[in-house]
Amino acid sequence: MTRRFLDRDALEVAPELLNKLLVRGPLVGRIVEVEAYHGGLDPASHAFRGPGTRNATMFGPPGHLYVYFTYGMHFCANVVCGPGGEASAVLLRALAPLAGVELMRAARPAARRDAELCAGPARLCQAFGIDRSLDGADLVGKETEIALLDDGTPPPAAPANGPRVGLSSRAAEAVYWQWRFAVPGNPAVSRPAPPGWRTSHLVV
DNA sequence: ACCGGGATGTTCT
DNA sequence: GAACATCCCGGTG
Repeated sequence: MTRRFLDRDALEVAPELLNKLLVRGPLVGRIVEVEAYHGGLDPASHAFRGPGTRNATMFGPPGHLYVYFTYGMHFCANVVCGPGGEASAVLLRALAPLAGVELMRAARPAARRDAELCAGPARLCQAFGIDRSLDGADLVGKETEIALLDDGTPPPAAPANGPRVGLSSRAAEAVYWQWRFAVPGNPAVSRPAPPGWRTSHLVV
């Protein structure tokens, strides 16, 4: 996975990140659900009100991991996209576990099925041990602690898409922007399709 | 199955 | 003080 691939607006990158791999040591997951967050024009984005201490990574170069802490106990992870300085990013919402499943089970005893191990933005961080210390980590360099890889599996030709999850009314109309993308029918997607969720019958 | 509440700390108003 | 890109558990049907 190259920095150039990520150096585009998150809305463009997001559906193409589907079916790519997140790798950390023995842990491997296939990305099956993401959300795009714009830099300046998206009231739901952490970048909307400009750079600060929490979101500094978003304003850095593309290809790094933006990790934030929320609800007093959870971490969520984003892939910083481009163009550089605009602070767009893609939230990783769900992965299908591919390797290191035993370790993930140990990290997430609450998961009842393997498909639940990484089915949610905070759950996948638990499974992969992602915390504040990985904020800013390079995903595309050599010998990185955590990496984004392409195993040749193409993204779905017709990704499912619908509104983003968990946005308050403060985000107003952004609540309705259809910026969540998923691999259609994958059991590891974080939640069932809400009304307004579009799934093409042209499933790959 | 679906729903409601509590946990818990950082950031912003 | 309130909000928060969430999750888990225990209630009820």
